[in-house]
Amino acid sequence: MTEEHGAPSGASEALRPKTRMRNRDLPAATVHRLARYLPVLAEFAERGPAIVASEELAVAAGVSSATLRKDLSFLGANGVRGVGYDVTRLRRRVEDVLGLSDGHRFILVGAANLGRTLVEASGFRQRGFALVGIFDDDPTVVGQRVAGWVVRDVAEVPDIVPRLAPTIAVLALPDDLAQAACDELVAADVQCILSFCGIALKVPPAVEVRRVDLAMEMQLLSFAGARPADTAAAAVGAWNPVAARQRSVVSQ
Amino acid sequence: MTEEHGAPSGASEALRPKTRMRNRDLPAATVHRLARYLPVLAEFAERGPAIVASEELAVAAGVSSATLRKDLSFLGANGVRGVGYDVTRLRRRVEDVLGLSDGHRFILVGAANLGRTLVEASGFRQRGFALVGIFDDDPTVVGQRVAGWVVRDVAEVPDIVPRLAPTIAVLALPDDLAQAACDELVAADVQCILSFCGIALKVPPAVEVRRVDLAMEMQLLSFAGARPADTAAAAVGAWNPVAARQRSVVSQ
DNA sequence: GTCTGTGAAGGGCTTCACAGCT
DNA sequence: AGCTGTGAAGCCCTTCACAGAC
Repeated sequence: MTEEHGAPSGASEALRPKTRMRNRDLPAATVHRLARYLPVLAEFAERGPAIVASEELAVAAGVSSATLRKDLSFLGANGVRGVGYDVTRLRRRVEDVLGLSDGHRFILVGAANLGRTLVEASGFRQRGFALVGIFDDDPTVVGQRVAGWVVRDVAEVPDIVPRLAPTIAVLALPDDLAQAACDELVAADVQCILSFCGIALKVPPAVEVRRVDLAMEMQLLSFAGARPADTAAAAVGAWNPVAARQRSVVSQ
Repeated sequence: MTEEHGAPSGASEALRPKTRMRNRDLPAATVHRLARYLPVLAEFAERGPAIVASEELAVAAGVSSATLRKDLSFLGANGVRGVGYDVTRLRRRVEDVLGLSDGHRFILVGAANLGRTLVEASGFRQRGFALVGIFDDDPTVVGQRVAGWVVRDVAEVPDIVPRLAPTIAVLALPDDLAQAACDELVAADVQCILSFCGIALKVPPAVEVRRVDLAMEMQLLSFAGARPADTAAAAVGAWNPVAARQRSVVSQ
């Protein structure tokens, strides 16, 4: 959201007052968009020409070409003036910057419907994220096999997680259990948490949390839907292939 | 952002150049946060005192009190100087502004695991969103009963959706089917779409799209995790209850 | 001529700090 | 004295427009 920021945040969102995103010196908004460029680059790598202009990439990603060029310029010179960008080279560069080159190990905490579906359906593996363990609080779920892993009890987090050494934890527990589990994860030295809870988790400053709140997304849409018909935009009429006005959770 | 920060992510994200969010004159960033204040207000309404100060609300929501006060000031005077905010009154006001007071009808397009889980597990109903129909592209799923509804074929969208008159569609189809279904929804006059696809949907300017891309969220975390240990933040050490640095999809 | 890379301009959002009400 | 509401300052980011490389 985005996050968004921008999308936003957004998804881009509120709380880190001004620190950017701590790596190098990339604007947070740029980091968000870099992640959005990746699937577009993958698409071009498969079907498109080897060299592509900023305008084409920008349209496909739904941003302006000026924004895209400036984003990429933060990573150094990646294109050739008068020509364009080498798709595969650029793709590698973006993956590098986002820290995706080394692969990532993650655990799932909360193996009920939501958590189970998330890890099974979201193409994590195909994007280089390896599931290395599953935990749950519910005794009827603990011991079951999910996505190839035996579900362990959350109480075992302190013993097991340090050995698994995941860089990311996906947290999909009910709201009232989330903070306690989060504390365990933090104590076990997990640095990044992707949370699907409805509450804001309290964490030390060194831990990065991203929250995906689906009901909140609906509420934001609700606001857009309640708008007064926006005659100006409607007058523009037909089809805008630039896909203006899309947001990422965290913004579309 | 998400997010948004944005992107939000959030979101708060990229594409609408400067139009704000079209309703009244609220900054997009403020709308995002208003949605985040709601669960906090609900919590206070149940357990807290009837009157609460901006600082308390801000800490619970993970923003600065100045930001919260300015956000609320966009809605007019909602508090009492020297005293604080009336929780239930404020809550109603925020729900009003977000267009949540009337209730919303939504349809699900894509009834495979992900879509099914989303509508069942995300507390939509308890937040005032009523599911009024389900569609899918897969012949083996069409005709099945999901969440109390018989799944209809996506081809029937043009016939059925106008009668259902949903304000929102939740789109959880595979990427390669998403754009076609999206076009049908737009033709059927759906104004708001919550998309779980990996691609950016092309829509006319009058249609609002929010995208939740779970793998992208992981990638953003990956960037945060790759940071150079951030000694400054680590030195701060212990526990920051202000929960600094959380993001919403779109940003946490 | 084409398209990238980038200083500069402009705008939106956050933060500050305080005036004003209770 | 306490806390809200808000101008003003400052920051970050997007957009513009063009210089520079091919």
